[in-house]
Amino acid sequence: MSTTPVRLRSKASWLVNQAATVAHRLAMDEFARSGARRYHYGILAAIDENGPSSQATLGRATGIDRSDVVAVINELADAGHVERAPDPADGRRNLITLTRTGAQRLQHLEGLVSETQDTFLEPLDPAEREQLTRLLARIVEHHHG
Amino acid sequence: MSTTPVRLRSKASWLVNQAATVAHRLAMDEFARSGARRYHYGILAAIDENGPSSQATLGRATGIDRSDVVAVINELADAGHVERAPDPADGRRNLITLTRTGAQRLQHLEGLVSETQDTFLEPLDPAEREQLTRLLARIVEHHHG
DNA sequence: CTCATTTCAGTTGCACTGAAATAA
DNA sequence: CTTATTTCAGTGAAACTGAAATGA
Repeated sequence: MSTTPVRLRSKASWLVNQAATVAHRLAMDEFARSGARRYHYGILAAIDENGPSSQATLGRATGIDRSDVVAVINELADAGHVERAPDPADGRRNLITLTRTGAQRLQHLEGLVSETQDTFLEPLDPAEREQLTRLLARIVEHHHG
Repeated sequence: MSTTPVRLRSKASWLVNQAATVAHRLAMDEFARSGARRYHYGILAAIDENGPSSQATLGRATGIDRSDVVAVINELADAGHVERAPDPADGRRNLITLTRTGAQRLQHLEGLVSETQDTFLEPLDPAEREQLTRLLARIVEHHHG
């Protein structure tokens, strides 16, 4: 017998954690094959949508810690997907820009993410997916996402 | 400027991850004060609801890896919250039972979890909380809870 | 022999902290 | 002097893997 206790099954915080683990596993399986990590996608997407940004700004936009941003930018720069240049307007900052291969990389990762998204949300119809997304967005926003 | 990219904001798998991080932080803040870890609550709840169980069964019921169950039971046994005894019906198994102080411990942790639950779901009304719980439960169940 | 259970040792990505150096 | 940014070094819980020992 292996029944999940009601105390867990009925708690949104436990369910959200289990769901995140599922999503994490799905994404990792795809990303690992491409030699990428989940953070890469978020950082590339942020630069693409917001334009050249400082590392601190990228961290705030993606929810990634300042310290981890350094490592991610190192990896992306080594791979030639972004370029790190001092900000002429502020000597403390690095301006991170997307390279052409970085834009291609983003497009590639976008494809992987879309697939895992569909797999993750498989049991829900379009209206329910929308509903779930809205509810989660409100929680995340409320807690300062 | 620190705008979260639409590519992230619109993806359920990213949102569910952010929400899980929030829930994780809320729970940890409470649990750390009591010297507990999140796994403790799940294991205690599973024994309480399903009765004396083997470690493998507890792992399946809670989604905790067999290897981590060993460590959690070690900690709970050291604290006197559970007892580990060989299963007379199957020599491979340990039967894990809840002690009286373990039941009290569970009650204590239950209080902490309820608080964090309310904080976590604060922006949603009761119907929305129910909705979110149902949607997440279907996803988790679909992917083999 | 095959399969399940317990245990140990180790790995990895993730979230985070503290502190130093630098510059606004 | 205070604040913000980048960077480094390190911590810790969580999720997981592989293998060995034991017994159904």
